[in-house]
Amino acid sequence: MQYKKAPTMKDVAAEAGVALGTVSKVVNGKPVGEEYEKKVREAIKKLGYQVNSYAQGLKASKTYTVAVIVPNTSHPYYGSLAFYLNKSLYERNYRMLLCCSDFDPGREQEYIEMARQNKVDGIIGLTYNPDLVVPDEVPFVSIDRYFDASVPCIASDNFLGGQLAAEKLVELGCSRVALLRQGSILKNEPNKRMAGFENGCLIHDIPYDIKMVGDGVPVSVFGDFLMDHYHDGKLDYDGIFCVTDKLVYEVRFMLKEMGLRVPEDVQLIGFDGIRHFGYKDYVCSTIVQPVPEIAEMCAELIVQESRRLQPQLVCLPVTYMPGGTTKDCGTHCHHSNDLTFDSYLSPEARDKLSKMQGD
Amino acid sequence: MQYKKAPTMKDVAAEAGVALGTVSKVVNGKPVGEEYEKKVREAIKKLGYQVNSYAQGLKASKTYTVAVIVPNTSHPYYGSLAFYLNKSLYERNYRMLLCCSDFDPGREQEYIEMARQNKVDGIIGLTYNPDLVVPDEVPFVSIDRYFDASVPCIASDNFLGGQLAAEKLVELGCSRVALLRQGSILKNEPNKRMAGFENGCLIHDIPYDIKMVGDGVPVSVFGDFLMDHYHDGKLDYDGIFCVTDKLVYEVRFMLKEMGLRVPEDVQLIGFDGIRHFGYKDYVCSTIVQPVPEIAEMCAELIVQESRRLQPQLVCLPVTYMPGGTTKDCGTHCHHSNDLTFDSYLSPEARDKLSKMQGD
DNA sequence: TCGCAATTGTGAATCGTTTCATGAAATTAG
DNA sequence: CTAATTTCATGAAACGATTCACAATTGCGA
Repeated sequence: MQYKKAPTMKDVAAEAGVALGTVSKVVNGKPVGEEYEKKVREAIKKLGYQVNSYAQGLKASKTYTVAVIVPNTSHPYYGSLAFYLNKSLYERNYRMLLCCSDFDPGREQEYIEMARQNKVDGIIGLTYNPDLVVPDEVPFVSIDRYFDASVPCIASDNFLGGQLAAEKLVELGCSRVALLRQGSILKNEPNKRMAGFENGCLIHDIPYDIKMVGDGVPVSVFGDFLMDHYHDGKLDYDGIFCVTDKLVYEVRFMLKEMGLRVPEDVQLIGFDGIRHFGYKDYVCSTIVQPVPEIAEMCAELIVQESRRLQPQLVCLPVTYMPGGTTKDCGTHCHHSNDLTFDSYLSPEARDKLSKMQGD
Repeated sequence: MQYKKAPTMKDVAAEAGVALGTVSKVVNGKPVGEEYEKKVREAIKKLGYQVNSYAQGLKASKTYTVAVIVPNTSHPYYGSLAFYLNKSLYERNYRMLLCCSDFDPGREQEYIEMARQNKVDGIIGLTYNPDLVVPDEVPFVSIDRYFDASVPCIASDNFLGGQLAAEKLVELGCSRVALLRQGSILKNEPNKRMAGFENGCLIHDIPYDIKMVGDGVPVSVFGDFLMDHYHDGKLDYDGIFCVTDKLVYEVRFMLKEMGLRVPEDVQLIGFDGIRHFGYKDYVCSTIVQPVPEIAEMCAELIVQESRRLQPQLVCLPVTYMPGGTTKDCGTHCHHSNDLTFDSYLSPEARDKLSKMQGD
């Protein structure tokens, strides 16, 4: 045997010359005679005793463990989500099982089964599998995707974020804008960025185009789209909202190859709030998702003893951050809470909006 | 009770009208009479039975769980490490407890205690705490940092990576180079990048300078350093090796502010192999760390039943990747295995090298 | 000094699984 | 047809911590 066996409570009890129950009380901070406590503490230190979470978990059917399902922590949005979830759970004295699905629907489901076997106290999942079966015996909180009223969903305020992007482009002097979207076909929260953007454009009565493609489609289609709107060295758009920062990055390259300058000729706004190396400096002008707050909310919903908080959908406020792809670099950010949403709604915007919501 | 209690083996046994042991055998794929197996499987399906890993873990004192300690998954290197470790462990049927220390030495130690309580089968740690106490009752594998002969350490071949960077800069026509380093004071593996770089410069008999600062020092000191070597619109160096991609990113901005072009005036090579959004396109010309291979090696060492593999230090080969910060953009990569290390050693390099190693 | 109440340590039972000694049934050999 | 042998379901014991009914001790008043 290379690694020696860990001592148990029984060993401690024997060493200290007290009963099992007494050791248990000391370990759990319950009142115990002074002498006894001292003897037990000494025995614990001498043997290097540590409680066995597995025995605890079995007895109490409470494991202080939460499974977190995200696609791939190599991507900075998911990586940062994982980090802040870990932090929020750690602060509540919970451990975190990391489950990277790598966008594989089967693995998302497998991880849920695994989590059930592991008797986790909850599951937090950012998932894509359209047929995902969420367990009914364990609290589940979904990020960025709404299932039904029984499953709380936490997300950024994607609608307002989209609107904010439109408003900003207008404020920056754009006169014709476009939205580029590459993403899941699934009806998930980030899709609302489109509706929000559209609403913003309607409010300000500015012409806009939308180019959307599914997830598997290569980004080069956006290059084709841009070329279609490129005449005599000029692009039809002077402002583009890309629904992810990643897309901004790709589009910037395309524009460069077309001989267009960013932000002089075309201004770009992204979404996510990715930072270089996770520390500072945004990759581009962007709508920043409140990742730490999303994580806090998820952790709190899972951990709560009462099960009293059962929101259906929580949209957390986003922030516009000027980066290098708009002309306002160096100015201040703009918080979505500062938008006075209702007053902005023009009658025709309201009309269009209600049609969209009925859809 | 909001969430219903999960059925146990006993329930399945009762439902199927067989003994407990029979259910256990079926669940664990041990031979059992045909009829019995059928009855049990039906009962399992009917009740939606799932084994309780906590009861298993208690009985077998084997939990199929590994704790992974990294500083912060928001940073793409650690995020990608976490992803590939998760993948390698998943393929071996192990679960992964994520422990982000956020560079807090205390938390690194706390997480090790937590892992012991959780009776993990092993710990994989990328740690910085100089006084870290690694447990002797559980397999521990260290990434990027050597403790002693009893703790396996997995890392990139940092020495050869540094040398490769020097060689590349020479090959790219540089005549005077510098190394910039911001990093842990700790004697860890990445520090060998310096020695490797120095060796490369000595081999090719090219003048070089080294500017190194500790971890807390602001990067602006590199700006000061560069300014000190900036005369009449010209920099003393036409090639700089930054020991991390992050540093390349910062230095590139500084050079831009000084009116210098990259790669025309100064060529930069980084280290890590960070990709934008985790998918493709390197941030800069760089020495790529073999993250998937590091993860595989760690997982294999932890999981092995035999405990026969007990390497002290494993250095995995790195690859040079041209990005946008050198003049060879678009050419092929260069694998460190292709370096014929020994034949390169000039007598004076060998001399200098032996002095360094004696240090 | 006796008796009752309050306090506090004790250890058996329990959680859900695995293992293994037991014995019943089936098979084969004689 | 019996005896020897193999096969295989059975269920009690064990893993380590928690709980709780119980016992032992102490304190206090009469």
